[in-house]
Amino acid sequence: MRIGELAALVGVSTRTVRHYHHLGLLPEPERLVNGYREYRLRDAVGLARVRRLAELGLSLDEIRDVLADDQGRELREVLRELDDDLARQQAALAARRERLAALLARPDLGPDSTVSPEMAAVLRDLPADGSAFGALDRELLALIGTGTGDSGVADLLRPLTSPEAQARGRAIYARMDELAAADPADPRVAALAADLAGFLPPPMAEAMTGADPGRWMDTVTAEMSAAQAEVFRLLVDLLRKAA
Amino acid sequence: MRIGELAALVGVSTRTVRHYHHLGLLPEPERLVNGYREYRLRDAVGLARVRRLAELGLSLDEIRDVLADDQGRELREVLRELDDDLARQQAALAARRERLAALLARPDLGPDSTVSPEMAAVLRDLPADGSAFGALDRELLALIGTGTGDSGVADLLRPLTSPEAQARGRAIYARMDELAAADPADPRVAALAADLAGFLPPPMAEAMTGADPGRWMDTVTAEMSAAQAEVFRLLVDLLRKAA
DNA sequence: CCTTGACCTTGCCGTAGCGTCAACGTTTTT
DNA sequence: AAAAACGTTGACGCTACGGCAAGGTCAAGG
Repeated sequence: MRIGELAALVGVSTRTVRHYHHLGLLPEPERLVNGYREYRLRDAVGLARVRRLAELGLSLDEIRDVLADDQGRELREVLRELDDDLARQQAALAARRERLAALLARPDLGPDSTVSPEMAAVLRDLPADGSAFGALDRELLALIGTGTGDSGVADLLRPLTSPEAQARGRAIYARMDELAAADPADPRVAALAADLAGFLPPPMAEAMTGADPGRWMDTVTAEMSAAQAEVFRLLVDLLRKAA
Repeated sequence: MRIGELAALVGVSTRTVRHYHHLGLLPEPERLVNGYREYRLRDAVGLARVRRLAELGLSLDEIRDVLADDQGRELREVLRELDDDLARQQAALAARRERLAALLARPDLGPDSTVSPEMAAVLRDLPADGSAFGALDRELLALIGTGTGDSGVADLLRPLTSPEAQARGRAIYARMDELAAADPADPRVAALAADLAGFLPPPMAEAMTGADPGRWMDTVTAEMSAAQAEVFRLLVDLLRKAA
């Protein structure tokens, strides 16, 4: 047999056969005078063996090991490991399909769909209409959520979704917007920081003072005006003193 | 933010961030005077978005398309296709695990385990003990099986697993072995061919004469002695005339 | 002042399992 | 005799990055 016949017999491509030679899965047969490989039946048997194992999902490296081992001990081990691996893959697949189904079940599939459904529900009830600062805040919260797994952050935010809290929040966003072009020394800055400190739910205050302070503050305040950033700094000071 | 902070914030490697830049999934931010990339919050949001989609299982190319599309229509399509794909993968995984379980359930896990359980059961009941020709025959049958899906071949062979057929088969193998060093013109050759023609189940005879004649005959007889090959040639002639 | 260490930059190789040329020689068919 | 269909080796391409090389930049410490 020449390589094409062998390949057709077992149902693979000639490239595959040569690949297996290259990896040492199949011994190189004799060559004819013209350099062609000349296969015997045992090569076909060997090739079919390799294919069986490959179709079970063993990697070609594993197959080489198994064939070298030459008797069933190692094969049994490898197959069991493989089965474990497949079980893990099944679980992962199922989880992914669940998340997908949750996504597809939602009528809104905009860019915001990139946060979890739970987070999206909470964000929807935050008052962000028309406020530049509100938009920034939402970005920020969504971001923190994706970094930490969402549900923790969503829990922190839920108290802010009540109608009364929404009204107060709207007012605070408006006052933040007013400070966009203000001086950091403006008296409204300190006033707003104080009101904000009274408005935030205690668990949220803890979260803000709990984490390492400097790093995220800098990142966040870099997006705001000087006065708005000052509000944040004062706010954290206040919360820290209260604790 | 510099690239390390961004990466840590979203939970990926800096290499990943640069990779996304390279693929156009994430816009390149401004550079500082020293050439460092300087990220803003929106970059983190964008990166988190990409990660969400990637973790759902979209390829990076698909993610780029979805982001370019910029509103949910395409996303919904893509997600549905993805779900179909995942469903197929689940089915494939389940099938593989089934085959694996069948393999692991067998106490014998030698090289022969590379044929299907059905085929193995039939082969086990073929009389191959000690006969060189019997060994060749088994190789051959197993090989044909893997090429065609096993069950068809197994059905053809099943009539040969009865105790009486086993006895007759053993005798035929023995006579084949005797011909290993004989002359192709030996009178035992024609006699064996005739007996063999009477022994084979009709469906099997059909299968042997049905397929294209020249190719597999050459391959097979190349493994035998001249006299044994002659038996095969005569056998096929007889079967063809009988049909 | 110099070093050390932690960052950053670009660029290229490696991964698994082949598919797909390329560039060329051989065999078989028309 | 030409064309089609084989064979040979060699090399690049695909995914989604990891890892390394060979440097530039920056803050802190001896």
